[in-house]
Amino acid sequence: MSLDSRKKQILQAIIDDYIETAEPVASKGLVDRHDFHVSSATVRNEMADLENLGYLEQPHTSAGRIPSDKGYREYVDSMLRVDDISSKEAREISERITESFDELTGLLRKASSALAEKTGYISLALSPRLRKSYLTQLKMLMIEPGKVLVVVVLSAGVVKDKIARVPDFLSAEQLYAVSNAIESGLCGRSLEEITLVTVTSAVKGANLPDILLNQILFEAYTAIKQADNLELYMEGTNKMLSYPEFRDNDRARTLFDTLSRDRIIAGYINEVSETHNSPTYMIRIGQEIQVEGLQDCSFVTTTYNIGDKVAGNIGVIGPKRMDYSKVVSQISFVRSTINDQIRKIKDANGGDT
Amino acid sequence: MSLDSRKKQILQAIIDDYIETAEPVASKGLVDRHDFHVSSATVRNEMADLENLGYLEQPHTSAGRIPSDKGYREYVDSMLRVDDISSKEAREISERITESFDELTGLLRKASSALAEKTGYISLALSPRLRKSYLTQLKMLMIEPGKVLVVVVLSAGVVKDKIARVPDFLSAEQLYAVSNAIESGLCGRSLEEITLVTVTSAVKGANLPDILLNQILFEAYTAIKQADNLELYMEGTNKMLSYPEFRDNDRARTLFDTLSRDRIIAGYINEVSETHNSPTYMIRIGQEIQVEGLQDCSFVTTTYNIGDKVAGNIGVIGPKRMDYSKVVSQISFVRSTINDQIRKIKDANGGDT
DNA sequence: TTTAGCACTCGACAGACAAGAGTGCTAAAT
DNA sequence: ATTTAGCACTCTTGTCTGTCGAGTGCTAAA
Repeated sequence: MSLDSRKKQILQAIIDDYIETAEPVASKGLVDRHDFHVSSATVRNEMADLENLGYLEQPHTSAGRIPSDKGYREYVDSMLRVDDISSKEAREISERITESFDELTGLLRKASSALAEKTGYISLALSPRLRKSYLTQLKMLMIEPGKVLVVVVLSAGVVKDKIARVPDFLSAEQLYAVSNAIESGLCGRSLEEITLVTVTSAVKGANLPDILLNQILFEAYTAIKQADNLELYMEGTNKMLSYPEFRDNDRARTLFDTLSRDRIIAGYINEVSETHNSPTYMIRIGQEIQVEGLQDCSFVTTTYNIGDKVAGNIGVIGPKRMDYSKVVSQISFVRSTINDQIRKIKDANGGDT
Repeated sequence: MSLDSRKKQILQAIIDDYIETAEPVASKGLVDRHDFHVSSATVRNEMADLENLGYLEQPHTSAGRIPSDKGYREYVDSMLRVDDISSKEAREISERITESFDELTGLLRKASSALAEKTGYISLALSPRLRKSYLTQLKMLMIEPGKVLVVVVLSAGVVKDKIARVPDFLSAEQLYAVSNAIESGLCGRSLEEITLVTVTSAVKGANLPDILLNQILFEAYTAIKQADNLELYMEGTNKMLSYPEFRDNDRARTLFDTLSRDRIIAGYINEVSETHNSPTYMIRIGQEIQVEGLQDCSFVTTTYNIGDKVAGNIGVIGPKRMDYSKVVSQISFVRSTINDQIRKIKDANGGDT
């Protein structure tokens, strides 16, 4: 069932050309540009075969061929040559990313923007999933009567906070007592274990009126829970309008409408990255993408780690004829730069995800 | 120089029609739809006059007329009728916005998204400018050796924080001492007064080695300064593709390219809102907008307050033929909802901007 | 198995033409 | 003096036509 080597070679050449020009590729032009040692007629026969096998499509009878989803799939699976990126580009990317010292959010933002700029496509960065990471600190800081800052520190080295309301008459000492109780009761518990019940049982025996306690507990709980909120950073959408496949207004509209629903995109990436566990990169092409409205696109995604656990994703959305080889090498580089940088942020302070 | 009442009436009718249809308005259709008690020929003469005066333009000889920038300007200045929004819409908007309890960022995000959805155009929300607000608290919380959370609380009720690096051997007690010293030295100073020098002089006499001190001071300084970072929330850009003026790919591209440069947009709004001090709303039309690439658009912006001072802006970008009356009423409502909500967040705890 | 050659298909493009919308102008009516 | 009916003129839009060229598929020869 696998293609013979000449068919492979021709398919590869067609896809290479199509990626570059976005025009249907014709037999004559193909032999002109690449030197197969056969004539255009032979290539034509091969192309007819490739079409019958489902690797190519013909927009209309007398046009050249364009790759089908299956064609691209074959291309990325068995003939993708991934080079290292140039050292100049590597330097530029890593300069941009390492600008952000301490903060994960900033890091992801920078990475996303570097990726968008360097690839020329849409970049994505998804904040880490922290359900498996555990609580290491929980502090509450009285800002003014009735208003406290709840600070949540997780094993992943991530710090989140939230302003919360409490009754005015709660004193700083009372707050301190409760927050210590919660902290010691929950330290070491993973986010997914923590429920309102767990939180409540953590402070058994604190001597505060229940109503007061409940409110604080609830605030602590929401602060902890919101640490796991999925956030999506997206950049470079504007670039898509210059690709011929999205010149057409209707196409562009469905694309942008879909992209504006970022909960859906985030959810999809999340889901895909959980089922598919390749360590390096992952490619989804056209119809393979289970998101209504992205069937003219391809996804390239990869993961980044916190500690030794997979934590979140970065990715690129582009037209199906994106330059896979370039994108894969760039995204791989960004991935490893992010990982390095996260390691630096965490320092050598141990604690895995 | 001012228009006689019939000309005004005609201009208004033309703009109303054009806002609805996006098609050049012809004399015949105009008298059909509105009952002026004159014939189309008379209207034609008036339209010719209006064109000579610069209020209308003609795409080509035998087409109807479309409003010029000057026409729109006249329209919004002297014949805009702003109704209150329906109570149903008011309820929907305020429900969405008041969802976010305590946090300004969330509030602005929600407001922006409600605005985008209800207007059908692009919504903007700009984080508050806090240069005039003063520091009320500065806390440093040791998260782990070498890593502290710097929390900055401003008079405006805004809380910002930042993770900072310090040398590993700094003890919690030392940190506490320094942060107290900085806090008491800077409390009551406005952000614009605070410089690295001010910060340094705030801790004269603390007995810590200089190198150590300098690093902490620098972190405190950057944490304070970044509280004033301008952030722009933008939503609804995808909707623009469905308006006929941006069907054309080139137009759409310049628009999206411009919108992707959000520092520029933010800066412009900021600048305009400082020069122009109307209390309610502000409209900029087409060529009046000093941002390359937005000349096919109009801006409607307004301000929101923290305490009794103007703090930031919200706004809408749409095609020049946007429904000004609807947008103005909606944005005004959002403005007052935001103001109410900010008042609630600040509570009755005094302290002006 | 490859290739040259040729007939055939189809889209892209330009030109011609008709239809329709809208204007500007003029001359008559109010 | 203002309004209006009427008409010629302009310009866009859509349709239809024919031509050109690119590209294929097939056949027959190498």
